[in-house]
Order: sequence, then structure tokens, then C-alpha cells
Amino acid sequence: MKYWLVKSEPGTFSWDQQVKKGVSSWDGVRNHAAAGHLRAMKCGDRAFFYHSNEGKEIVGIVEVAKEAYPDPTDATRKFVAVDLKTLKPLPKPVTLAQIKTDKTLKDMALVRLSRLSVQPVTPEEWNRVCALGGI
DNA sequence: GCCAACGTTGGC
DNA sequence: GCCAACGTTGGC
Repeated sequence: MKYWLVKSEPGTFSWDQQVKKGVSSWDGVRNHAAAGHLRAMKCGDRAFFYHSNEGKEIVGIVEVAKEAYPDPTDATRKFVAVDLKTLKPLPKPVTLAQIKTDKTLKDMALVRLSRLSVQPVTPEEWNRVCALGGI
């Protein structure tokens, strides 16, 4: 199983909305690097749900429910979307400030490639964030 | 195919 | 609101 991190601005699509929907269509990605990661996702992979701009913290965990398919919001048909299912919230959200000061996490893509909206997470990083998040 | 200009993202 | 990073566009 692989691990990922997806970003969303709470003003556009928040964790609360993800929880209410149960399964969301993760579309609208228009960056080739991010799209490459979407294509690499397999059913059952897990991803952290990160709030950018407001909050700046990892708030929950989702699971890939449907692998990459053509993004219905993309007229050019070049980009893809996936479906993400709500798994569970982090009892204690892990903030960007925490990540930056943590020895294991300070080199995460989240810190180094701040603009990448879909990114891979290593098992070490995954376990560390879960521990900090109270799981 | 190079590169400057421009737009967008996202942290501060 | 500012600015750094970086992707995209368009002239050459």
C-alpha cells in the first residue's frame, strides 16, 4: 500500500464536507506532477487530508475508493480524478509548524514542494504523522 | 527550443 | 497584502 497527501483549501472543499459526503471526487487538478501521482494511486491506498491556507494542518485520513479516471471537469480530457473515501479524522491535527520542526518530517514534500497539491508520503513520514496525530 | 513575462499557489 | 516558488504562455 502506498501513502499520499492531498491538499485542499477549506474555503473550497473542507474536511467537514469530505466527512459529510463520505466519498468525494478529487477533480480539478491541473498540474502534471500532481496528476502523475493521481494516476499512481491504487484502491486501498491511504492519503492525508491537508488544509492549506487556512488551518495549515493535516486533519484526517482518506482512502482511495476509485482509481484514476478522466476528470469530468477537464474539457481537454488530459487530466484525471480519483475518488476518495473518508476514513477517520486525526484526533489531534498535525500543523505545518509541527512538521517543520520535526526531525522526521521536516523534509516532507509538503515543506519542500509547497505548491504540489498531490504528493507521496513515505511510510516513515506516515507513521510519524499518525503518532503525532494521536492514532 | 530558449527564455522573459505573467499567473497562481500558498506561507507568512 | 506581500512575495517566493514554480508552472505556463508566447515571442523570437
